[in-house]
Amino acid sequence: MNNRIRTRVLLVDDHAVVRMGYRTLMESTGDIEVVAEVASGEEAIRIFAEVKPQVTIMDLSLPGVSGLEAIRRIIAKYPSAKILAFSMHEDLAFVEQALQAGATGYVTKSSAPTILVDAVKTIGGGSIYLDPDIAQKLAFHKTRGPSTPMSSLSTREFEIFCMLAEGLAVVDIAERLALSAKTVANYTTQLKSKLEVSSIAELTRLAIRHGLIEA
Amino acid sequence: MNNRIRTRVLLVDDHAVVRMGYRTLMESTGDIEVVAEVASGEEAIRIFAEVKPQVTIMDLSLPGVSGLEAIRRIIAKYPSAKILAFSMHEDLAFVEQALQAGATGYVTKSSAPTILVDAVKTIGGGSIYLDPDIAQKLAFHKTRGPSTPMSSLSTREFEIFCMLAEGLAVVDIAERLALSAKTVANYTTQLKSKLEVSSIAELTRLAIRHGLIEA
DNA sequence: AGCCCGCCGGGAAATTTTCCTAGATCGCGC
DNA sequence: GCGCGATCTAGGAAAATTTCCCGGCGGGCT
Repeated sequence: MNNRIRTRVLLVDDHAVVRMGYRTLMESTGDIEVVAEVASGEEAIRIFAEVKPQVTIMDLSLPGVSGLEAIRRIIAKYPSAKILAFSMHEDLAFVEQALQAGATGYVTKSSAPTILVDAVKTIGGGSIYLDPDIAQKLAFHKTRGPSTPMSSLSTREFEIFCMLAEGLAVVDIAERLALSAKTVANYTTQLKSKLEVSSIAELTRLAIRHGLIEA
Repeated sequence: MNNRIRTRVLLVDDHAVVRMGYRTLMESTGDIEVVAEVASGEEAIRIFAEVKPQVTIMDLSLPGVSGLEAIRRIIAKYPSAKILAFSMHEDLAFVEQALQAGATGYVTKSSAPTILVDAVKTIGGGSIYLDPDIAQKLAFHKTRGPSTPMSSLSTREFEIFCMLAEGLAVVDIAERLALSAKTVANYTTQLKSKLEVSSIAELTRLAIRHGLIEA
């Protein structure tokens, strides 16, 4: 062990095995200390306020309050919080949404362990870190990519898009987001138009093709 | 360390962090030894032949050759292989598919660490292990429900099911099949009921999961 | 300030879904 | 042959949803 000050990290992921893997990885470096780990967005928001970690590692697919929403809430209260978005998908739509929400980094679960450690250190230092593969895709996309119809979606649109594709009814979505069912219904129509699909089934397949949800 | 013979395990998962978590977990028990870990179905098949592990922990969602396919191939060559299917989803269709493919156990990534260890030990001992939650669901379905919800569909139902999942509107389907729109609408309601879904999005995902249509 | 854009939702018409009912047909066993 | 059940078909009517159109509100940008 050493007596240097280590980076204090909060770990948010609903899978115990993943948390364990991350913890082992982080602590094997000696420079990083996992000071807390939680399994949901709600807990993340609460515990963040308690432990004030230097870096928060946030899984994006969480039950209940989504990871994206948790990032937004934390950033709203602590704008200087450093949050590393950590996701299964390499889909750019997610990357864009995460950065938009205030994440200061993005890595995938497929990334090499060294990448994950680097990311935490870089972010702890105040910089932004993107998985190299992702960064390249993003750069390519920004310059020449035929922007997928999905990157034009606003925060709300994207959120509702995912829920619709998962099979939630309009009223359920409205309740979860504390909106009027009318509003969600209107968004639904707007989404079909923006995404150029004419049915919910097509919308669902689009979401699956882009890795936003699983089949 | 001890000199007892430990259960030799092969780990298959495409996420390095998950593998690390699993390895840490397994080795902390002292009874289990991870002799190899690989990231794809192809490697799993090759390495299995080399190391002949007592137990293989197989993630079901792998790039390339799916976990299910890998299980089938391994079992085809080594019918007595013990394979623990390890997946994110609790969907029964997956459980059934995995067991059908020859898996001798099924746990989810959300399971408690103790469950995961138990599963490996039980399987190593020659028994079958199912995550308790899953086992209960499965038992319920076996006794009450049709084994696979889709096998109970009639010809017409199945036909309309596929078209709906592809994104066709009720009126389009009616026209293609030279039926009244009313009839197709009624079938749609009936399908949702038979397949136990409440939205077209879920119905679509069901069709994709079962390989009826492409995403 | 003025403007644009995203967000939120009401009104009302159009459309779809749902539930109930019922005739036609077909295969199957007695 | 004859009844029986399952399937296919579809209408009526009520219920629910979708769609289009509209307006207000707030935040950012010029």
